[in-house]
Amino acid sequence: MEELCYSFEQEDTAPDFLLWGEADPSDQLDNLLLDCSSLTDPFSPWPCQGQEAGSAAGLEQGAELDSSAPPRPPGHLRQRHAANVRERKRMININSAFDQLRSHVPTFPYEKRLSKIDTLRLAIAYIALLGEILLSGCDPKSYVEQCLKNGLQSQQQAIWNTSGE
DNA sequence: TAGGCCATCTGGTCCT
DNA sequence: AGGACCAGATGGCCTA
Repeated sequence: MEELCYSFEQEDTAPDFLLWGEADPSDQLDNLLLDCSSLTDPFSPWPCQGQEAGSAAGLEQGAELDSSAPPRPPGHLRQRHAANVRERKRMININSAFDQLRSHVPTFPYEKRLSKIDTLRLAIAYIALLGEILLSGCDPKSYVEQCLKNGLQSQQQAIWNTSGE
């Protein structure tokens, strides 16, 4: 029987992607806003007007040139890019929340970084366990030890086991 | 190499 | 009108 280890240490504090380097989230958001105002920057993810592009933005540009495509109102591209920036900013916020949640969910030491779906499922199971501990009125440590001694409930075990290991 | 996970772009919908 | 939210599509990276 494996020993359940509650590790409250954040084992992976790295951001989901390293596009923004070591900058803190607020700097990342600022960079995003800067990107929005620098669409012609050569290092911008988006190609400038008339630039060769393999990106989706470039594809869209091609679509604008496509006679069969419905005509876009003026400024559509600018609005689309602004919306992309907002969407990325929104996703960064979501990922930041996921990281916070990960740091509160106990994992096995050997467990690799939790995926988003595993984080959510594990958080649900963890909250349920905390609720059971509260209802039992037992000492949390002894309650967990009791669970380990008796073996986790079959359904719970399936929920807690996220890595398949 | 297939499958899982993720970031990104995009268009649609709803809300303010 | 513009922003927030959402889901689909796509492509990259990683692992078994």
